[in-house]
Amino acid sequence: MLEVHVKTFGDTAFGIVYEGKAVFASNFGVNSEDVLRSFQRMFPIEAPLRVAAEPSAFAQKAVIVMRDIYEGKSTDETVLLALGRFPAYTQRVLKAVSRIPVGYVASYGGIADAVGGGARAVGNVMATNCFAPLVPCHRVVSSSLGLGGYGGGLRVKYEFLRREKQGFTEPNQIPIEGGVLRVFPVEFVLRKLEKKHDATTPI
DNA sequence: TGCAAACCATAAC
DNA sequence: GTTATGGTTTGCA
Repeated sequence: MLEVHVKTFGDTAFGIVYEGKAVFASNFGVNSEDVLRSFQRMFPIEAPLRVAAEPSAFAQKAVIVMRDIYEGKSTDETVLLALGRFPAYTQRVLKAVSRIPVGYVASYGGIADAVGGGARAVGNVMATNCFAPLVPCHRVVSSSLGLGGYGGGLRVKYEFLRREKQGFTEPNQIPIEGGVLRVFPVEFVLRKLEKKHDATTPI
C-alpha cells in the first residue's frame, strides 16, 4: 500500500507518496493540506493513500532532499523514483531532466534533441510531472530563454531559478544515456527577464 | 513582436 | 484507430 509523508519546513510543505524505498510521487505547497490534495488528484480512488504514522528513514531522507533542492543547494543525494508505470519515452525525459545540474537550465527542444521526440512532447511530460521538485522541471525553459511554463506558477519557477544561481558563464554539455544534453547558465534566463521587465518585479 | 503552421508523445473516446 | 491536447519552435510579415 502506498504511504504518504508530508513535512513542513518554514513556510513550505514537502510531501512524497512512497512504497518501500521508491518514491511514486512528490510535491510541495504552502501547507500539508495543499500537498495532500495534489496527491489525491494524482492517485484516484482505486489506490488508497495512507499517511504514515511513522515515516521510514527513507521517507524522511527524501523530504530533506526535496527541501535542499527547493533551497537551491546542490545535493548529490539521490532518491529512487518509481518510474515503471510510465511509458518509455516519458521515463527517458524524466531521467534527462534529472541530470540538469544546479545552476544550469535546458530547453524543451534541447531535451528533445538529446532523448528523441519533439519539444512539445517534452513539454507534455513536464506538465504531468509527478515528481516536483525531485525531477527539476523548473530547470526546463523555452529556447528563447523565456521561462516557458510551470505547474505551480511562473513566479515559483522564477524564484527557484534565482536561488540556483552558481555564477556559471558558459554553456555546457552533459552526457546522458544515448546522447548529450546541452545546458546553459541559469543567469542567461535571469538576465533576459530582468532586462525585459522592471528589475524588481520580473514576473 | 506577433501569428501561423509544423511537431510529437499521450490519454481519452 | 482517431482525435484532442499541450509548460514548443521556427519562419515570415
